[in-house]
Amino acid sequence: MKIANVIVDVPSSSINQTFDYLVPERFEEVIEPGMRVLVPFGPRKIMGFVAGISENSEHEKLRSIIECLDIIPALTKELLEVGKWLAEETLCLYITAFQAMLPQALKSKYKKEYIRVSDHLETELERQFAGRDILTEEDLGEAQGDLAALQRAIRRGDVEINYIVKSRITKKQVTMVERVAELYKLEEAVADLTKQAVKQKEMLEYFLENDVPVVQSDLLKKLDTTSGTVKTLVDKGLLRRFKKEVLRNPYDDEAFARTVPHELNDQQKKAIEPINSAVDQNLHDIILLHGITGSGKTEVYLQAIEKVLAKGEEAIVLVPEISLTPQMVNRFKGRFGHRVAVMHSALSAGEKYDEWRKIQRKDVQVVVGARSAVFAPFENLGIIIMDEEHETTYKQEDQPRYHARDVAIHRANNHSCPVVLGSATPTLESYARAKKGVYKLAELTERTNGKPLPDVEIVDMREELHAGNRTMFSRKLKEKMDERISKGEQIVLLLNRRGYSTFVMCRDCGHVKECPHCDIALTYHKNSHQLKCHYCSYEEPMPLVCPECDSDAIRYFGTGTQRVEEALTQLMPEARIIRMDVDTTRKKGAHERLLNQFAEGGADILLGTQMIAKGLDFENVTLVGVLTADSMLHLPDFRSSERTFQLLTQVSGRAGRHELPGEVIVQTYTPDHYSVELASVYDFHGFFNREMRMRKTFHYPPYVFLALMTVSHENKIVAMQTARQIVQSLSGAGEGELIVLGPTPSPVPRVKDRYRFQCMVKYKNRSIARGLIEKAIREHDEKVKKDNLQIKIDLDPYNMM
DNA sequence: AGCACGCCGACT
DNA sequence: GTCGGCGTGCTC
Repeated sequence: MKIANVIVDVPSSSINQTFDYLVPERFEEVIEPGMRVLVPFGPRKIMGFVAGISENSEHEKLRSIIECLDIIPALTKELLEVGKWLAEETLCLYITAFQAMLPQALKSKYKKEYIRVSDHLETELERQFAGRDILTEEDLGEAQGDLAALQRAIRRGDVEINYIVKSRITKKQVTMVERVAELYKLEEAVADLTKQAVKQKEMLEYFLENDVPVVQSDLLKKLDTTSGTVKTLVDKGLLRRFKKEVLRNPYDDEAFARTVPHELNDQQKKAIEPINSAVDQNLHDIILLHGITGSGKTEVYLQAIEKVLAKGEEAIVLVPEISLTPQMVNRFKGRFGHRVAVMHSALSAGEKYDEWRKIQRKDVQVVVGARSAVFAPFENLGIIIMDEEHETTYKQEDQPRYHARDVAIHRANNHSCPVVLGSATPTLESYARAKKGVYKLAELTERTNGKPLPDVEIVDMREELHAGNRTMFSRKLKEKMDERISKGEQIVLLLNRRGYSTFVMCRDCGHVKECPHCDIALTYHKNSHQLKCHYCSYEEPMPLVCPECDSDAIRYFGTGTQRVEEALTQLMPEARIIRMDVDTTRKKGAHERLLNQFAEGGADILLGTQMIAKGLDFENVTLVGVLTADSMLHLPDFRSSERTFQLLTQVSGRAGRHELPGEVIVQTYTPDHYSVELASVYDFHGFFNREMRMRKTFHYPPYVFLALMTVSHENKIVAMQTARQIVQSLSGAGEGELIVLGPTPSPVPRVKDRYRFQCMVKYKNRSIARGLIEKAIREHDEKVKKDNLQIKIDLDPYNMM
């Protein structure tokens, strides 16, 4: 008898192990590790993943698998291993790791229904059932009072519970039309039709010429008619309608003009060499491709992938979500056409599932996608490429807290294939590894168009203030903008919003509106005229008077894009502005629409947040303005200089990519900060050396690894004391392996009415530290389970909040 | 997690 | 006495 070792869908640390189940005879031939199965668990029915198959079990009375939910295992053998590794690496549950690797649509939904088995129920219940034999949870509604009667009936055995597991998969179907009658019947019918029945005649003629099933909507469009025509002919027994399942294709492959490989320049040829040789020899090399903006990194990727495909292997291309723009997708679809699947968050759950299915069915060999595409179920990986390697969106902020780069490297090792990390501004971690020879370094220092990088001018905003300019636009920037508009050229304005928010303050008493559940100022949203909390989504209307002093001088502060837009309109009424931020791009396709509008010259100025700094390429943009270069420099984050440098470098590359020369104006209150200064002269190496000294002095990555531990509880004292105990047991452990800092209140000390304390752990040996940390939190398992205490571990954190 | 079981106070 | 509250422990 076969026994399946199953990881069940119960996210709890006490369930974080395999459970053994008998495999019924009818599944013995089918069952494979990686499959999703339905199993009994206590009184319930739940989903689980088969993690392994064995011949015997330590447990005596095993229950049987109810159902196999997959024909092809959802997780390949390799991904099953990746999942286990991921769980251990990030200290998350196995089930959490497995779920994260699959499209949302494969997650199960659980429902209950109540079945009457007795003719005699209490009158209350009898009314609930109202003659039906089955009561769903929705039927029960808000009538909570009767839950007790239901429970009694269940105990007595008059009512039984049925646990239902539902799949979220929705298959898309299309209506097809085909001929059913003999061809001569169709000809007869055409002859018999009256003169008025033009449309019927046309349709029959169509089928006489094209005797294949056709998608109804296409047919109707082609013949310019309605489904009534089809219906009539179906009723006459000439045609037939049927449903066919289709895989959604969010991208119309035909719409992409095919592109051919460009001849690489000498630098590109040199850069692709280590990649190609790793591909040829199946080496697990990690190549850091450091190339300035416009140096042709993408073409290098494309040609490397071409080589991989020629070998019959597959490729994963990771790009940050925000640069997954149509421009980027075009390049891959244009080169590889239908061999490419695209995965990003704007797709519906169904569309994502279908793209995933294309990979699983080997319909495609290339996937271009955001973070989670690193789990694409390819089995013959030949290369993994990560573009804009420094982007923080590669780190998942909730469990499992993985970094796509680490997963990429692990998977590439499994497949013995190379990883290419590309960036104009690599992370210090990666560049340091490249310098040490752990990674191979390839550099592109020239732009493919031969044009120099745009000149960057730093404007000291303190001087503007002294000169009496209180607006957020320096005189220099205003002058340059006027000039561009008169010439009909375009401008990109970046508002570096991180570190700012539009909070509400009373001008009389200084009272700031805060969230009642979190220690953070509420954010003002203009379109809904509401104050919202970004941590717990609490909402309230904007007050008319100050709740503290009744003054009506309550205003919102901060530099939101909306405010900038208003100020800009006042300053330059003639300028046409497109604003891009979370508010204007929330709707599906809005992002694309706004960018197209700008590209077609529909506006003079594109104003936006970080999202406009990436990968955009507009011919007519000759001026880039950064309104507040240093706004994140003062955040409590050791990476703030690095982030500032990266952002400034990225955005500067947006200007003058084509014939017209570009120019960049950077406004700042700290013009002599090295990250601003060195970004303005594109001195990556200078910045790297400077910042590395800083990191060494203060013991930060890449000299050490970090772990951020956050303890939270509704009682402040409990939270603090537990944090203290953890710090104590960690400091004592491991013979100086760990440096433990804290505990301190988190930057946001209270969220959702829970007090939060954090401590930082620095270490050099990952696996030793992981073990010690795990051991230290295990000591508090009891409190976590019984007292609603939370301990959150973020290994290699990117977000200190 | 989610469910049953079991031990305690409050009330028809 | 019975009902329903919640604390405790288990799920192959």
